[in-house]
Formats: sequence, structure tokens, C-alpha cells
Amino acid sequence: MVLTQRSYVRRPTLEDVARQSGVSKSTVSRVINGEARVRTEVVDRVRRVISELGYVPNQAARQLVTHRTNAVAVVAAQPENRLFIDPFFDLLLRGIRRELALHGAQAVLLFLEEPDDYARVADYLGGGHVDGAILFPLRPGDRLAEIIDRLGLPAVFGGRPLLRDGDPERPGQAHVDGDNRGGARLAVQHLVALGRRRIATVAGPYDQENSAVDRLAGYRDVLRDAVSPPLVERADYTRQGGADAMAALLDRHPDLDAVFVASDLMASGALQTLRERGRRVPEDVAVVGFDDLTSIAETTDPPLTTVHQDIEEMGRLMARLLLAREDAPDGPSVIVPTRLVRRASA
Amino acid sequence: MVLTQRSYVRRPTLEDVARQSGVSKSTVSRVINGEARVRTEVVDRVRRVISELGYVPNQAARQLVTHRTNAVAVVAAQPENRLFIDPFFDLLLRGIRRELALHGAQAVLLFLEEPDDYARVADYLGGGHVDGAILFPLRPGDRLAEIIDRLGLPAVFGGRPLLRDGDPERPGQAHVDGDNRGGARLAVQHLVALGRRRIATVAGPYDQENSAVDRLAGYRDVLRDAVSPPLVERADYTRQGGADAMAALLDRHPDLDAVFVASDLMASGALQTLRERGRRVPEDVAVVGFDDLTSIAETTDPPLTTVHQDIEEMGRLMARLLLAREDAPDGPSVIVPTRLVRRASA
DNA sequence: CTGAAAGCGCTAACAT
DNA sequence: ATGTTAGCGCTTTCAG
Repeated sequence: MVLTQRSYVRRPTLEDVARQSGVSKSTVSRVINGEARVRTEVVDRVRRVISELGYVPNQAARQLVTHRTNAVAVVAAQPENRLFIDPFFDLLLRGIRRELALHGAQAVLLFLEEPDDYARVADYLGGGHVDGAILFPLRPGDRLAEIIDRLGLPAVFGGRPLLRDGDPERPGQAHVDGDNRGGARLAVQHLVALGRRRIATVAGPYDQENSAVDRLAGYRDVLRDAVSPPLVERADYTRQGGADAMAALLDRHPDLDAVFVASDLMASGALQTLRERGRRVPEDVAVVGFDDLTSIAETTDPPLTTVHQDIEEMGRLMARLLLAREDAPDGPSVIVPTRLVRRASA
Repeated sequence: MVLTQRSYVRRPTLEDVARQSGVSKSTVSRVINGEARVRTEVVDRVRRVISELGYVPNQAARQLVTHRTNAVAVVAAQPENRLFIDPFFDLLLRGIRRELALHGAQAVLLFLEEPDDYARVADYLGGGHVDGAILFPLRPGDRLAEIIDRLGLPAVFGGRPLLRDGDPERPGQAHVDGDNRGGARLAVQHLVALGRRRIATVAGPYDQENSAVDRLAGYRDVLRDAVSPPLVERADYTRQGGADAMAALLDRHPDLDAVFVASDLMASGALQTLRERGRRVPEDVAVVGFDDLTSIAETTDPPLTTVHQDIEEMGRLMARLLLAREDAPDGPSVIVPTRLVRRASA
């Protein structure tokens, strides 16, 4: 027992309401569920009794028969607090919540932090507390994914998934992601359009993160039939990593005139390096970032031209996918488009 | 209906397990709930069948009879994303989750963002989905507080509550807060011990926030029987506010030799003003902050001496209070102690 | 348009 | 140590 027994107080039930209003339980049930075939007069009477008694339907009972809860779990694996620092998660969650709210569903957020949490969360999801789950960020192939499979719980995976060699493809499971590849293409095409000819990239950890792989691929897509051989330096999505990678690029290719940096955080580091090396931005080197984290992109010197993702829309989409309100274009996975936001750095 | 019907798949029930293992439902129930009086042999057999069938107990059914869910709601009113920017909430939530996990309870986080959310969250809480709720930050007197009262749902209020004139006192409801007054005393006593004689304070918005009231009271406590008349300037807990208030103080009291700033964020602004005015810290003016947000306090120049609150412990305490595992010293409310963290600014 | 009755899956006396 | 029996509070046929 978790909470002490004294915590339970008897609440009015459907039956109480029925007795008070002189109708049957069925009728009260109909009123509550807004069914048509009840006389207005009766509806009013029942409604009055409900509010007098302060009656609230017992969801457990309802759930037992309907198999529905009107609640959706959002499961967040939370490595090193990053979720709360990065506005990404905040925006995503907001989109999810708003879309679910539109459909009368309550989003409940669960955290996965320590190993023990897995079992408890699995029990929670398996226990029928929710109608479905949105998991973020979780690798397909995750232990929880198996559990969800076995339970037949509707689920959508989203965020920035990590994929490694040997991870099984699971085409059955819905998935939402930003258009990392297309966004990178936008960025590099912009640099090309600016007339830049020696376009380098500071890539993300493409041995670890899918998004980094895709952004690098987008860079290559554009340079393939173009102007400049690929000049790639890998970093780890941190500011310092971006600064170091920029230094390495300048050492190896002193003549570069543009750089696509695969995240705004890394780009802020890269800008610092460029400044230290006396390169003017954008005159000598044009810089484009990725993410459009305004807290970074608007405050760098110069402000950062970068690729924007509509993160809230991604959240909404995840919710809509789960609610099966939307037929995904091809299969259950959806890619959310990006757009370029021009500021001063390119 | 929120999720489409196809989402439901029949899962094995207690009865299925009982039939398969050739015992009664009661026995299976006993095995699941770890009761003693079952033969080891039978326990093993039942366990095997359970895992073969992939049986997971239906919580709704269980809940309907036990009136317990093993879940606790954490309700967060989220004005302007501040929850996700401020590490305060992150730490608090971590404490809550960990303590609940210790007792096998699952924390589920709900957000209160838009007016519509109230009704849905109230339904959720009233629907028996959870055994109790931790609400943060919420004024006693809040609409949701009433609902919780009426439902008899065990609840703990926490965080930095806002209290205004006319808000009812509600002694029945548990409450956790940091020791704002005691912490402020520590800060000012430290400045006194350093030999400072003209000690000013940049107070928080004490017309709006309880914490600001208490921190100012702590400052006055120490100066009452001491060295320096109170020199008070009010600001709004922002960085700019702190900078402006510091400027005002310097104008009015050019001879001040120390200042207690009621939040680290304001203190970072105050330090900037002092630098601009050519005052050395701590030689000319000693500065103490409040909160110990390390992302600020460790990176200011000089690093900030400040009052630390054990926020995770506050979270744990809120959970423990809810679980009634702890007898609160006096009444259901608890004040968590603070301590001074010395860095270079005082 | 309304009521009666069955049953969702589980636990908790009460027997045995 | 195990089985039997009632419900928990609700929705949902099925009658009327």
C-alpha cells in the first residue's frame, strides 16, 4: 500500500445520482456521456443532482468496461537533465499536449531515469492506465519498445532517435522526425546561392546520432553536383566541440569561405573560433547553423542564419499519429519540413 | 472515444492464468501480490504461466476494488516556460520522483497551461487515476485546491507559493518550502561577520512573492539588533532588475560596503553594475546571492557567494509528506533548511 | 425515451 | 494453504 488507507473517502457514485434524481443508472450514464435519447427535462434534473452531489465519474470503473482512459503517456528518457535545458523538449511537449487536449485527452508525462524506472513504467503502461504512449527519445529496439509491442499498446516514437548498427528496423511502429537531410540541403544551397565555393561542414556525431548522419547526408547531397569538394570535420554537438572542429577546418583548409555547422550550439563555438582567428563573418566566412534555438541564434555575434524546425508541429503530429486521426503519407512515419531563417551570419 | 477501437487487443486475465495453472483466481491473486500463504511449488507454476501468457494485471479492475493506483500526480502550472528554464523545477521533480520510486509509486506529471486544462486535470485527478497529488507552484485558494479539497484527494503544495491579501489560510493542507527567511539571515550574518557595516539589500518583488517577503524579513532580522540601518531596494527577480536596483542603491547610499541580493539572477545584474561603477567585489562591496543556481553562481565574475537550498530534498520531502511516511514537526508543513556556499564575492 | 440485468477483471472476506 | 462468493462503479445490450 502506498498511501495510507485514511486517504480514501467515499465519493458519490452513479447509483447515488440515480436515486437522488429518481431515474435509473442507465439514464444517468446517458446524460454523462451526452447521448441524445434523453428528455431535456431529465437531463437538467440529473445535471443538477450531479453538481449538488459533486459527483465525478470513477474512471477505473468506466475503464474496466470501455477499455479506455482518455489519457496518453509521454515517456521521456532523460539523460543528464538535457531535456530541461534544451527548449526542444519543451516545445515538443507543448505540441503534444495541445493536440491531445484538442481531442479531450490528458497527457501524462513519465520519466525514465534510472534502471529501476523501466519496470515501473512498463507496469504502468501495461496496467491500462493509458490509451497509448509517445516515447521520446527512444531507440527502436529499446526494451520498452518490446514491452509495448507485446502489450499491443498504440505508440509513436519521436524526437531525435539514436540508431546504431544492428538495431532492428521496425516498420510497424510510427515515428516522427524533423527533416534533417532536407534542412541541411537548404542550408548548403543557401551558401551556394551566396556564391561560396569552398563550403565546409562541422558535422554532428554521425557515428552515434541519426540526426547527425542525415544532416551530413544533406550537405553531401548539395556538394555532390557542385562547386566544392566535401570538407568535413566531426564534433559532438557541444559548443567546445564546434569551436575545436572549426579550428581544425581552418588549419586544413585555410581557403574555406563558408561552413555549415550541424547545430546552433556548435555554431556558437565555431563563431568564437572564427573571431579569434580574425575571420570576419559573413564577409570572409559565411556560417549557417541548425536548430534555430533562438536563445542562441539571436544572441551570437553576428546573429546566426540557421535551419528552423517546427518542433511544436512535430509534437502535434506525434499526437495526431497516435490518435490515428491522420493518414500518414507513406506508412506510419512522418518527416516534418524545415525552413531557413536568415539572420546575419550568412 | 479518443483512440480508435482497433487499438484494443484482448489481454490474458487473472482467470486465464488460473485456468492454465489449475488453481483458483484467489491463489493467482495471492501469488501476484506476494502473499505468504501459498506453496512454493504453486507459486512457481503460476509464475511460469504468467510469463508464458504475458499476463499483466489490469489496474483498472484492481483499482476499482482497492481504491489505489500506485500513481501520484505532479501538477505543474507552467507560466511562460519558466519551469523548463529554471533548474529549480528539474531538481524538485527529481526529488519527488526518486522518493516516490522508493515506495514503488509512479510519478505522473501533468501540466496546467491554458484555462481549458483546469477542467481536464480536475477530471483526471477526480477520476481516481492517482492516489494523491503534488501541486506546484500553486496558490492555496487556487481553483484546483478547492476541487482537491472536495474530492478528499491527499495533496501537498510546494515550491514558491504566491500568497496575496485575502487568500485564505488553509492549515489543513500540507506545504513544503525552503527556509527563505533563515537563508537570508545566514547571508546577512555572514556579511556582518566579515565586518561590513553598511549592508544593503536588493529585495525580490515582496508585493507579489512570498519568498521575497521572507528573504527581506531575514535581512531585517539581522540588521534589527545591529550595525546598519536597512537599505532596501526592490526589484523583480530579473537580471536587469537587479542591475537597476544596485544602481539605485549606489546612488542613494554611496558608502555601502555590502549587499545581499535576494536571487542569483539579480545578483549577476548587480555585479555588472558594480563593475561598471568601478567598485571592486568583494574588496569595496561584498555581495551575497540566493538560490545557488550553479550555472549562474559559478560563472559570474567573481563567483558568487550565495545561499543554497537543497531542492531535491524539498522534492523528496513533498513526496514523503504525501505518503504520510513522515510526521511533520509542527503540522503538515515543512521548511527545508538552507546553507551558505562561499565563493569569492563575499 | 427509459429501465433491468449482465459483466468488465480484480480483491477480500469467509469458508474449508 | 486454497477455493467460493460477493461486490467495486460503470457501460451496454436487450426489453419495453
